[in-house]
Amino acid sequence: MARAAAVKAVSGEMSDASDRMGQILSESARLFATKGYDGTSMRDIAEACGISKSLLYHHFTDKDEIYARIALGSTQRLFEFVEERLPEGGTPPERVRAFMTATGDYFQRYRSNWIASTAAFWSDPELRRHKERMMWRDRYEGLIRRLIQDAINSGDFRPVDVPLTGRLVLSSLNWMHRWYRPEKGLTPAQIADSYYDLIFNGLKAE
Amino acid sequence: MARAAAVKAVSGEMSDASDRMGQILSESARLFATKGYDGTSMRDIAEACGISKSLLYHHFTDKDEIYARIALGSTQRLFEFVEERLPEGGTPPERVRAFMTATGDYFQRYRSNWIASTAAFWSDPELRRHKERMMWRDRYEGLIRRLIQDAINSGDFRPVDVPLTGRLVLSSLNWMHRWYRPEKGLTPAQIADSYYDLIFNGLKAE
DNA sequence: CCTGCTTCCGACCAGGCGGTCAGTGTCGCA
DNA sequence: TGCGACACTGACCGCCTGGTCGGAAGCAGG
Repeated sequence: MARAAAVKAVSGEMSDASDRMGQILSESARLFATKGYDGTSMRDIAEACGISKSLLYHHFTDKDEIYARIALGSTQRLFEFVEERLPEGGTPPERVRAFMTATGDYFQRYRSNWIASTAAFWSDPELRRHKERMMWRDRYEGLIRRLIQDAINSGDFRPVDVPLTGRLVLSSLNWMHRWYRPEKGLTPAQIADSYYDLIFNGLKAE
Repeated sequence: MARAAAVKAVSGEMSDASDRMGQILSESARLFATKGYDGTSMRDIAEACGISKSLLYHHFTDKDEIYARIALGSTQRLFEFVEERLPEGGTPPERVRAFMTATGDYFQRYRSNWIASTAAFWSDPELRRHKERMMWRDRYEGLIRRLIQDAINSGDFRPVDVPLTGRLVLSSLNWMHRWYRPEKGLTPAQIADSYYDLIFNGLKAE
């Protein structure tokens, strides 16, 4: 069976698409990343690959398997990618830093796969139109930037990059819904408070 | 027309659902948050409300308008909610901290709306099964925790909460795809590096 | 009683969906 | 030359989707 032959082609995106499975995974990742999982039909994928829809089912059992292959491959590769970039001899902080920059690197190289596997959803209405809504988003983001700028002006914060710091703050808060479970542990406000402590005081000892 | 009468019922979730529109918005937010936008059909919404599908179209022009109302309402309310919780007389850092905890509070109170409007997509396959994939996720998250723990043990980091700090790091990286545009600015690795600087050194002056 | 408005329903529609199947062409190998 | 394995196709299926439509209840004012 063809599927066994292409175990190595977990990826997409990096593959040169010489083989069908690699091409299918690559195009699928691109489509999932731009249009979401539900927004991408098997017809879309087939068309993007220049093949018939039936052929997709020759290589994969169903749509979900294509997605699973992308998501799994992306996650696994992320781990390996990051791990092999940790400096053996470095100090612990250097290694934390390397973890972060390697993840950034990975994100850049395998952007479609990354987005497909961390957000293969956000679905059309999230990105389409809604100017009015963006106005509020912008005001919200503008607010945190202004607060940070104030804290810099007052001498309480060191002169950090304001937009980036704002994004760090919003990222920590926005991502909470992905792991937070209301049943147990701290309340969201307590978590936010802890984040503030971490960001304000930093990790550095003494 | 009924729509005009219920302009105030932007919300859902908070509304006691005495009126139809509030009920529809509330149930929709709950469904969008759990099953995603595409995964929620108009029939689902109607059934959850105990009404006919046609009635939905009496109150809203289409599915997208329901979503837009939820998302807009949620975003707008977030801004107002946070803004009115900023202490007038506080120091700038206190106000930054208040911004964050207020956002956490908001998240908790309007969880469905929040999730629906920031992630109304992640779609079924993201949460369903994929044990194997989770294994890699866990190893990846385990890795950053171990690195942080090492840095604490070595005395480079102060003794912070390891899981929470790991989540802060991953949040900053995972959320990047929502605002990063490859055309301009820093590379993702540079951004990650800047994040490291912020988190390691903190915001506190001198 | 009638009239008119609003709320509400059941039946219906075209279209797109994921998935199937019978079959065709093309290889490598005996 | 024949044959099996494989890559591949187009027509097709049942289902579910978002959305429409004609009309039925309930209630107002006259």
